[in-house]
Amino acid sequence: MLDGMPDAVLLWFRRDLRLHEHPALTAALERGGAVVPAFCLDPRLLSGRHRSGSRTQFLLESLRALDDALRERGSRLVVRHGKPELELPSLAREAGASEVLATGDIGPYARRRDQAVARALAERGLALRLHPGLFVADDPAAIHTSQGTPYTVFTPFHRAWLRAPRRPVLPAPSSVPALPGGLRPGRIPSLAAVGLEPTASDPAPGGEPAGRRAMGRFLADGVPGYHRRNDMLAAEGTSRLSPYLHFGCVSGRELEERLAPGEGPEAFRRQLCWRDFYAHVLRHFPRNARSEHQARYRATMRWSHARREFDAWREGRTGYPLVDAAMRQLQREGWMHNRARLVAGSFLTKDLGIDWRWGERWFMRLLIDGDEANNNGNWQWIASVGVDTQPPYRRIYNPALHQQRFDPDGRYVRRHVPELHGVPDGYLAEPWTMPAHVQEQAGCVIGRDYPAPIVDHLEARREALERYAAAR
DNA sequence: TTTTGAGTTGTTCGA
DNA sequence: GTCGAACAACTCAAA
Repeated sequence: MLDGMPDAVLLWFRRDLRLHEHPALTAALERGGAVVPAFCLDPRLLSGRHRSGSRTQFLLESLRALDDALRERGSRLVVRHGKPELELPSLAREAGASEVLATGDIGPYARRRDQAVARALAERGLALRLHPGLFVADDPAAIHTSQGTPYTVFTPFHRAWLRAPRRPVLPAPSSVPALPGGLRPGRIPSLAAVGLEPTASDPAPGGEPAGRRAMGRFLADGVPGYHRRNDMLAAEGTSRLSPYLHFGCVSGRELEERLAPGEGPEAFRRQLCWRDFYAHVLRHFPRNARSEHQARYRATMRWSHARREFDAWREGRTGYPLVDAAMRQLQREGWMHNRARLVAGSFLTKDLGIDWRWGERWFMRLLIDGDEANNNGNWQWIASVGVDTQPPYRRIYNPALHQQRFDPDGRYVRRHVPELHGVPDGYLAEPWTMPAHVQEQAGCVIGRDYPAPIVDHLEARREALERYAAAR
């Protein structure tokens, strides 16, 4: 290093693909030297059990947008393909960087990976420094009870979270000083080039600009009535920001900061807290990624592994219109309404008795917002094996009832299950109750145009309660 | 240490 | 169609 000249630093992007409200970026710039922004395509994430065509598509679009934004500021995103613990030390050496800065993550794989990278860097006398940035609270894992233990119930966590420290919302930099001479940027590959195919036919576009547009729209039009509409299935009453939050195109912290007072904003702030809560839970109970949080169900619960029923669920052929609409929305959009996720999850784990891990994995394959902590937390919750204090009978959802309550005019169901288009409203939640002549008239004969229900809900409910009682 | 209050999002049955 | 009761007791967090 030339004396007086500050070193370069490497800024390792992962799922913080933005320039606004980015503490690690700000810290890198404050060093005063060159900043080398880098992303490493990790083959273990592209081909492992959490691989996903649509989510990777969104990731690649977000990387292109990040590269564009960096170019406008006189820099480039350096992209490498390989194991981070090999790529980052070599990148750091090429850049002459003295440290690597990144945004800290909480999942078991992310933490193992970061430890491996930190070790590899340490061998060269370099340090990995982690900054906050993924969550609303500075460090959701640091929130603890008066006993110093982690929370396992949402409401007390929520109370503590509201009081937890927040970082200031940082502006995006107007320029990012590049390394003189630069570094070979590398190419952002196509989806096909990384061996994946898109799974959604109508996905949300990735990137920070798209995310900020969605955030702006939601803050202006969506938040005020959020508490009244977020449960309705057909209305665009939810934020739809989950993919942008997952990849950090939008900052949860900034989103919170921009909430006005009022019932709608408070209801949405509470939803943001769930992200931090499930991060908190997975950080403190990493084994939850694979096994039930509640020990009493861990070895004793008898899960079904019935392939045919699982396939009917995946493909939206259960004969329950709401469940089928939900599963087809997932296929089409790479996204599912939160209420629908619960109904679909309840149906798989309770009505079909199928292992929640199967549902969890299928969701991770298709969801653009697929997030290890949130997805796992919600699947365990609806399967009644996770951090939830309510007994199983409170978590068995009647799909027909939910349809009547949250999609009363059938717009959501008809949008995603076209063969039910002509079914009269009164029969839409339970189309198998249509008399034969109504079926003909509607152009929807049960068993020919639309499947008969694969299970009887009341009977399935009884059996589910027996399974849970037997496991205890 | 013991006690107390509370727990995201319900469903079914029978009057 | 609408209403209240029963479901089955348990664990967590904080005073």
